[in-house]
Amino acid sequence: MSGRARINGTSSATSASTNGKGPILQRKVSKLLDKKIGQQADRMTVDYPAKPEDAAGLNGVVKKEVVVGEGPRRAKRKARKPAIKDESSDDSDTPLQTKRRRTSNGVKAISVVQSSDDDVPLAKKATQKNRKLTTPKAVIKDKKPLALISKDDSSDSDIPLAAVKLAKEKKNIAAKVTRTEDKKPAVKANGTKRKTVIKDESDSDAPMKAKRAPAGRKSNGVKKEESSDDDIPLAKKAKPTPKKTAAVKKQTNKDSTPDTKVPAPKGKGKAKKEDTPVDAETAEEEEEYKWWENQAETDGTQKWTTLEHNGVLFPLPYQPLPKNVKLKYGGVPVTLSPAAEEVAGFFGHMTDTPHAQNAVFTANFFKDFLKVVKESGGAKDASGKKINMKEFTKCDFSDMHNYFVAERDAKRTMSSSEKKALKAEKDKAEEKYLHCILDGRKEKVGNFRIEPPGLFRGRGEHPKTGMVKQRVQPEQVTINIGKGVPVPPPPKGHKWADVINDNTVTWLATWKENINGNIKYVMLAATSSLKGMSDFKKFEKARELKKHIDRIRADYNRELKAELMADRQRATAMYLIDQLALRAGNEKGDDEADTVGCCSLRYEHVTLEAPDLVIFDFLGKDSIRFYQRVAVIPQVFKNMKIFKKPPKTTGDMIFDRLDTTQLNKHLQNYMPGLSAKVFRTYNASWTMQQQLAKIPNTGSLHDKYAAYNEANKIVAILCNHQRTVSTNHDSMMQKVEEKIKALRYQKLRLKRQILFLEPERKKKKPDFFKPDPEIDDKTWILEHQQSLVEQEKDKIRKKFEKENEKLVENGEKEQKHSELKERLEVIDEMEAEFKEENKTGTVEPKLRGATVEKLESQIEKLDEKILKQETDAKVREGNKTVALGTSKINYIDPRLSVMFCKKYNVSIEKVFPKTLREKFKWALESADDSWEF
DNA sequence: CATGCATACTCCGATTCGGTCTC
DNA sequence: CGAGACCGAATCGGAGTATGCAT
Repeated sequence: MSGRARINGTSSATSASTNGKGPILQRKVSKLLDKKIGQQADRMTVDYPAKPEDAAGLNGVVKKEVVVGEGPRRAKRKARKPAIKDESSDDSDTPLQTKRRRTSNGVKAISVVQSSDDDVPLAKKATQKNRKLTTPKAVIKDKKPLALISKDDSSDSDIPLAAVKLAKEKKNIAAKVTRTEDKKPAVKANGTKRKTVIKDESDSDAPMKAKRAPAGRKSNGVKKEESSDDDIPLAKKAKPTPKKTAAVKKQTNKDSTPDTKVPAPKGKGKAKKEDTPVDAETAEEEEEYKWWENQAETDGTQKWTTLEHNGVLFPLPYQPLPKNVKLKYGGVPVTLSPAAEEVAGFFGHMTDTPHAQNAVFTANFFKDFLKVVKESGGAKDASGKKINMKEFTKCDFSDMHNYFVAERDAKRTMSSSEKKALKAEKDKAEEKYLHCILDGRKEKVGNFRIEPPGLFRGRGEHPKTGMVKQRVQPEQVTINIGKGVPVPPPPKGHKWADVINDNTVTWLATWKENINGNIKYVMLAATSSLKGMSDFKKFEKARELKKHIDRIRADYNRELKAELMADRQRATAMYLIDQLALRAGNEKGDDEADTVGCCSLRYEHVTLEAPDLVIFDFLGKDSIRFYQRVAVIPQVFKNMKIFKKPPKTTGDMIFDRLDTTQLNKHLQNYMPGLSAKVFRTYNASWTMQQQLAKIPNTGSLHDKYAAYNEANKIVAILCNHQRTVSTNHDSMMQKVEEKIKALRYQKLRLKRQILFLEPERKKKKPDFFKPDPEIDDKTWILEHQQSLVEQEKDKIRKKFEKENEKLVENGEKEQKHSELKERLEVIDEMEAEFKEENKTGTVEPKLRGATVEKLESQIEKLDEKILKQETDAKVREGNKTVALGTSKINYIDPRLSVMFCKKYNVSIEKVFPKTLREKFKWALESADDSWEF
């Protein structure tokens, strides 16, 4: 261990992983990205909750400045090639020869504490593998992956607490890190794969050299490398226990050969009956197939045996507009072919949406529109003269738009019987497509409707947004169906592109869409057994990961110091994926929106703030902004610094030696089927479990439900699931605020009534009669009183008018205006009362039988109301940008929710709406009140 | 105070685009 | 290595429900 004491200590890193440090999500700031085109840099201030256990004392709310949408992202996006060039320079392929000692940074003190284990020379380590693997595990008490959950987490491995940070802030670590790399001769040990060796300025250089011994492995290519990665054969070790463990627990009756692949029952349920346990048979003839009670081990390639369905439903053909409704060009009504008119109509529908203000959208639309116009005979004016449309800005869609709006309104105001008739008609047309018959069972089909034509609404800055999505013809549609069953007839006069019988896929029909060339499918609904089974498998896979997670974390924490750049990047990426729940981040093309995930992060997406803060700011899936300012372990910080080192600059990949394929391949070694996204499922469900465990089993149903939602919210934040705040959110919040104030004023008046009855009370209970600080504002009270007065007036007037209407209707005479005046005199009284009230601070109770007791009970009721309104408002404000649904549907193992409901005696309906109950039927029946993820 | 009714708001499900990952 | 097959995602419109108001 001589001289080998690590400065930043592996032990902290290791412990961080093994005792399950979780995503540091409480630091998360979820804020919607400003999606406007031509992003300007808007500055805004964001509140986010500080880590509760944060020892630095960042309690309450921390203000962060967030910059929205800055800089040209695409501008400097480079090919990944430059990496090669880098290699000759600094860090790449450079073995670490010399060991740099860090002498003067603040971290040193910590380093002393490093455990011996980690300081064992690498060469030796290999031989100690077993120990290495087992020891830390034994020490682990708390496997929780999430930092926020456990207090102790923060204490040990979360060394970088804010206080510490500040203390270290100005130290020269940073400078050191960047300056300390030396150029070393490149090593190209292998022909197949280029490796970059990282020099780690700080510490472990010497051991690295030793470790290079296994370099031989490199020459053997990928496979070898992976297996030797850990001298233990991971893949093998990974599953000392065969499949049995996971899903099958419940199956008592599956005595038929467990390992042989039992394909779906042949024929229609006959085969099924034979190997279906008795209890699975139900009396109903339409017996429900409980696949989760009858788990057949299939290899998964064959998805069905028989399949019957009725094909797809095409949208109605275009209905031309009335002759008087036209697009105008330069003020002149334009006559178009139906095809062109339809496209114009697409836009006409959207003139009041933000799309119409999007330059890319309009440009793409107009280009495609002109093409259609040209191909369909051009545009003419009323006299038949050609109109040559050239400028989008001269187009006036308002006639069309108004027409559509009117149409919609007409539909809305239709009588309910008409609506019903219309719906019945629609249902009838759709009926036969709703279900298919799969392996003899009726299953719901999902999206049997062919997508109608329209304008492509790409999300974010999609280069193709606004392009015309063409009408799909039967000739483009391929049908997939079982052999020997009737093929659904194509629409009259048409043919299918093809009819196939492929039982290795789950789709019933497919076509190619014209915008991106993507393939679209008609598949079964989420409630179907096919989807249900794969959903179930997904969660079982995530649970399987539980068994490997400690080892995986230990490994990547160790490999954060790997000498090979690729390994180190991979480890760092795994850290991010595990801790921050990032997506894998596949490469994307230039004809898509510029969004990234972990592997595709670029220089400009990450900012470092010594000593340990990493700021992520990028657009993820759906161009949803991911912004997080997060403290990472020292080694990760160091690595990020290295990965950002010059000559890398804006546009360059952070992980230039890593891609998702490599990453997933590596993960496969740990566990079959493991890929990056499993971590999201795992961490989400795990977090949920931890959160639910904290909920006390007391209190009202409402409280429990609220607590459940809070847990759900934490998961949603972890996964960065956002939603746009509704346009009227602010006004709604204001309304609620006013409402609460009004209630408070009511309360005040009740108290004043008490004082009227028993003035001496004020001395007895001064606290009770202290002014309510929330409405301790004379002008507000006056305004409020005024508005109450106005309301009253309005009511009286309205009532008066209504009465008159009725009188007129009945042929009688209207009441005189003087009558109204008379009635309005009450208002004068009211105003006088207010005045009196403001003067004396008491209110004469209106009701005869008013007693102090009655008033007090009314006050209590008001208090409840106020509290409810306030908590509701708080929740709404807190959830305005957080979408809970996505995690509930896709990431949180439904059995957790079922467990929660059973254990806490909450009805499942409260937690799962109908469709989810159906989708998760398997979970409803297989989890009890003590089920664990 | 219960009831009926119109309106506001919420929430749900459908939709369709955007990812991941495998072969 | 790109096509293919799925899973995951936010959004949108409408159904359903709460709310407010008059009776």
